[in-house]
Amino acid sequence: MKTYPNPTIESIAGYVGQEVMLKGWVRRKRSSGKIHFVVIRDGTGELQGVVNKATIEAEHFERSAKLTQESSIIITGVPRAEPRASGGYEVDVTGIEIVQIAEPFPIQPKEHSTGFLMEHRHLWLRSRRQHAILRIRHEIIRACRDFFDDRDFTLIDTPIFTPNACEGTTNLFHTQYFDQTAYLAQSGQLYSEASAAAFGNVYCFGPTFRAEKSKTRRHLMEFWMVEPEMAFAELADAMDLAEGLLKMVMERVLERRQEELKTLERDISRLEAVVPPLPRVTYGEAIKLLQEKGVSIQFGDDFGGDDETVLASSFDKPVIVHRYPASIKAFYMEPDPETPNLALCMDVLAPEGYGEIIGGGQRIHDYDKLLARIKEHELPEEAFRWYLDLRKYGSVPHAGFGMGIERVVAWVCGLEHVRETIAFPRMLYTLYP
RNA sequence: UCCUCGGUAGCUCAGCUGGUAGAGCGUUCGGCUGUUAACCGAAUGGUCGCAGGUUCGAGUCCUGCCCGGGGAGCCA
Repeated sequence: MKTYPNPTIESIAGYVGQEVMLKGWVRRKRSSGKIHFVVIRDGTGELQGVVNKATIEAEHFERSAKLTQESSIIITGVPRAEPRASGGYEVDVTGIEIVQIAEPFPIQPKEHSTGFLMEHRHLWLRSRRQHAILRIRHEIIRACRDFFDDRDFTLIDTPIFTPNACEGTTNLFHTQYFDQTAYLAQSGQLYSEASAAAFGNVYCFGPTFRAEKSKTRRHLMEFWMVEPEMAFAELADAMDLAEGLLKMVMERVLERRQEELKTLERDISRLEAVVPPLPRVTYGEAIKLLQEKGVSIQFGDDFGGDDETVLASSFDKPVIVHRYPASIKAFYMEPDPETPNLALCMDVLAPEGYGEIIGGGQRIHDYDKLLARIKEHELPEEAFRWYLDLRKYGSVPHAGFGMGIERVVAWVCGLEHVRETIAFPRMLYTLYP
């Protein structure tokens, strides 16, 4: 039996004039009687195949007449440059093997409601747009891993089942863990702090879970975070690291995912503007800026979604806001030695209304100070015994942050909602598919 | 949890002051040798979200519930 090269559609340009084999699915089919146009996709791209009755065996021509949307096929054919084709290439089909004739596909090339598409998420993934988004997501994740790996950060994965909550349990998913209750992790940070004392610079990358009843374009119940933590580091180091990470992510996507950005009709210039240095403003300056713009907000208030949007739209790149009042931040934030009611923390707000994509800062490394905070917040001291231990044995200033992957993907892709940034989003009350 | 909009054919929707169900797309069949969400002709298609009420009569009006979209709050 004759064998053929089996290139991906993405790489078809290198096979012009050579008979090749392509394995994939029928995107759609058009017919003009004695000539069929079959668009095939293989996961890397799509290509129009021309099935001509005059030049192909009758049996194969009849097979192509039977093809339905999403039928799986293996074809042989000869690629050639074709200015009339959308990708610039076409393949003259010489043979068709049908793997399966698909039943009528629920998703048509037309408008569908969000509810219908979410119900068919497992099939929706095949669409050009979802394909582009998820490939960009992959590129972003790869950039994050490369960024930390290149800098010799050690990957230390943190647990999903945790024995107790950082603060309260109302926003956490809980489950039975034999004879005790376990909570699904809402962050790997506390464990990363332990890892940092063992390995220096570390990061974790995994899913996190929050049972908040948030039904907004920025929230998912299950989302992924990359969380670096550095020993012997302070707030400024965390800000520098965040800036470097965003730079790398943006460079990689612009370099390797041009096609996908084009599919999404993303305004590239908004992404190209993301070049360090990023603007850095204190919380106090941010409040003043909002007040000047007519927002009624006072020192001590946390930012609402609209406030973040107003603030971020004052800059053409992400803005780093640092030194929030300690009262509106987590218990473990190191106080600013110059103004102790401020915390040495920072948030990075993405432009164009995408909101907080990074949150982090310097952690309290003094035992007594941390214990006092745990008591102030009325947290169960016993549960934090191991965390307090870290402040007893060679405690050092340390800092880090968490970056929410879905919000970054939504921003880079210019999406209206984070539900499209992950293959199978877990949304409020919706667990299918 | 609150506010708001919606649920009618596989999908997207129309359906007037209450009178018994419509279109486009899809699918199937036929036609067409360059189609781009092809086009032309024919056929196919319904527990009007669920339950109760008003009425001679309810997709339409009323009540309750369920589900979904958008927003708010919540959100280290």
